[in-house]
Amino acid sequence: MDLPTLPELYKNLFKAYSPQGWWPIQGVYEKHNNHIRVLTEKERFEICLGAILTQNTAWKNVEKSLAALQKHDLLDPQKLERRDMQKLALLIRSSGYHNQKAKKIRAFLDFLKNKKSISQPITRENLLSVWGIGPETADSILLYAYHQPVFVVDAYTKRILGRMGLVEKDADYELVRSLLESAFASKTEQEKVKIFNEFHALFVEHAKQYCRTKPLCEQCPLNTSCAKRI
DNA sequence: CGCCAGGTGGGAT
DNA sequence: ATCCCACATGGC
Repeated sequence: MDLPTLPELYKNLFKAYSPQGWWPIQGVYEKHNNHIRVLTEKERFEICLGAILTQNTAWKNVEKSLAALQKHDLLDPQKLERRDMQKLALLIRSSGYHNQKAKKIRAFLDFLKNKKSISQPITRENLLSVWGIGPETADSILLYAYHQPVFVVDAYTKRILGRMGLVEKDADYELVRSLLESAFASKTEQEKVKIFNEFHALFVEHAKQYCRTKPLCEQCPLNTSCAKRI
């Protein structure tokens, strides 16, 4: 059993699964002249909301909430701001933790408004200062909405790398992130954005198909390069 | 039915 | 620093 390097793992996953094309909102990541197009403000905002709503929640449930917000023409910070928290919570009910998440969205709206008035750029640091936005949500927003080269580490990433034997099972977020980012340090910023986007999506797909809570190691495409530390 | 889902903040130790 | 828990709906 030989453990792969992270670029090799990326290649192996890429071969095992077809390109995923995230963020999973219709049309966002379709190619334009072989590179991703600039997103509209509305698309960016929708991705930010999705990043908050999907915290510890299946994406399927988030889609319903986003559809409800779209239907009420609320995929816009100024319009959403005028809803009180109770009404907002009701609209996003399907995402679970809806009262908490309504509060988080409210905090994010305050952040956007405040940022505009002092025209601060979006950085990891100032995102992390928002109540309800932790490392994964911040990095999802930076990578998927703002195309900044940060790796989004999630429970699946840690599960897969932990089981394979590439990191300790209880490795913390920042360690795993720096490991993954260092592995592609020689790439250009734009290449990193593409790789980090796709790699994260492949981790999710692999975790759903084989590296589940109860893993299906027998049929797993990475079977021969895994320590199987379940 | 039970388990799990692309986490985070708060409080106790 | 590090554990433990509340937060909640929907799909399988």
